[in-house]
Amino acid sequence: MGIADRKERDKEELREKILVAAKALFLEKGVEKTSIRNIADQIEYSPGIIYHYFRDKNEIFHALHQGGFMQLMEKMQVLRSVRNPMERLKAMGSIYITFAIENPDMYDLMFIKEAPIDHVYNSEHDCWKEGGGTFENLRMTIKECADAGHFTGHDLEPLTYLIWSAVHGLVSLHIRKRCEVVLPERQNTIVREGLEEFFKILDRL
Amino acid sequence: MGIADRKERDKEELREKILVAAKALFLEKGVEKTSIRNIADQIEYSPGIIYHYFRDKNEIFHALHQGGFMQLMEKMQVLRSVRNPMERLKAMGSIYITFAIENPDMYDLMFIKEAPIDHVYNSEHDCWKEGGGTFENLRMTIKECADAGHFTGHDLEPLTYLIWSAVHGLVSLHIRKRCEVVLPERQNTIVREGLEEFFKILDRL
DNA sequence: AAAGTAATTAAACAGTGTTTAATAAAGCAA
DNA sequence: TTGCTTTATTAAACACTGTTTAATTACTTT
Repeated sequence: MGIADRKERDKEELREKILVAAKALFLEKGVEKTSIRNIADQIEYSPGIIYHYFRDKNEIFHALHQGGFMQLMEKMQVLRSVRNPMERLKAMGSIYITFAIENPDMYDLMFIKEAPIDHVYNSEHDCWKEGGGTFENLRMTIKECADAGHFTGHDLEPLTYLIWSAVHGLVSLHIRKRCEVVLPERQNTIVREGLEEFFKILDRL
Repeated sequence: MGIADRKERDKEELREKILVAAKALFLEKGVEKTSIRNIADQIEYSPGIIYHYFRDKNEIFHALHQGGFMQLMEKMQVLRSVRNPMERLKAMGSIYITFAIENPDMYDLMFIKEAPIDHVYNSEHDCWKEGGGTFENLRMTIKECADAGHFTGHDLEPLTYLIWSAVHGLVSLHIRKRCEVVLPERQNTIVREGLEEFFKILDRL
């Protein structure tokens, strides 16, 4: 059925247009301030049409959130060439932070905002598989570090969570503008400097 | 002028009523889903009156956010009896996390939400003095630790930021429901367990 | 060409934060 | 007490929001 195929393609095309428009607006004004009508204006369709392609606003931004994880996992690919697990762990942190600083709004959507995860949590019942994938990578790397003699005396599961927390904390405080409390002359570099201190600590474990 | 005084008191009274109603609703439904009309209904006044006491919705929740810091600083008072700076540092983390877990919505407002801090940032130009105070406490304690021989080879300002980040990360990932990635049987305790791992690390620095 | 199906829209609903002009209440001077 | 001024309060409107409905247009199949 060639016609059905073409219709499918057309439908996919408009879905993609909505996503592109939504992403552009969202990176410009943020999720909250991007309205369905804004998106509809951008693609020159009526607002109602969006509900034929997405159940609600949440689903749109959940789709973008998935794209963000693609992007992050892409950047993590270079780690495959790093044999030393401790070096790999540090490089993961570095890539993670670079991604967050370069794409603060996307990071916000992926790891800070509450909206899209609630959606995942309610509709599909596999708990946030995008996040689960990246966490599994971290878990494996840390396991390798432990096998290589690091992290003795530590419980690996909460340690993994702590390491993620530390890096997430560094960037999320910055993104949500809680950095004004640090010395003014260091505010611009505090995230990277904090990561450096973290590396010094990891090197001793 | 007794009359002016009484009027001032009356005015303060309604302001307080608004705040109490706003806090109750906010703890029940969250900031976003608490509307000006909800608050007005609760206090049995018209919505418009609120704008005679607060410039906008942000200012209401900024006032509550201040109350949260009072509460947190109150809990921190027990630290004054802890002489050993390293013990005090760890106790700070423990209190911080307990506060966050017991008052997740308040913590959210204080350290995760973007709204009220933007308000502070724009209107009054002293950068988030509530947060600044607690950070200063942390900075001083860490300085004391350094003077006692800990944290050699570390730059204290970014280290302070890192330590705050680690603890903030632990609780904020939990509050924003990114914990489903950890092993299911440990999700309920992962924050405290993560803190335990952090303590093990601190003990070696 | 007629019928049926899918895509698209206009309009409405119930809600939001905020501003406006009008009203009610209170205090003050004569 | 009267009139005047100031303050507190409200009703109504404005310009939005996400979402649903029924109606309309476009397209495919018979």
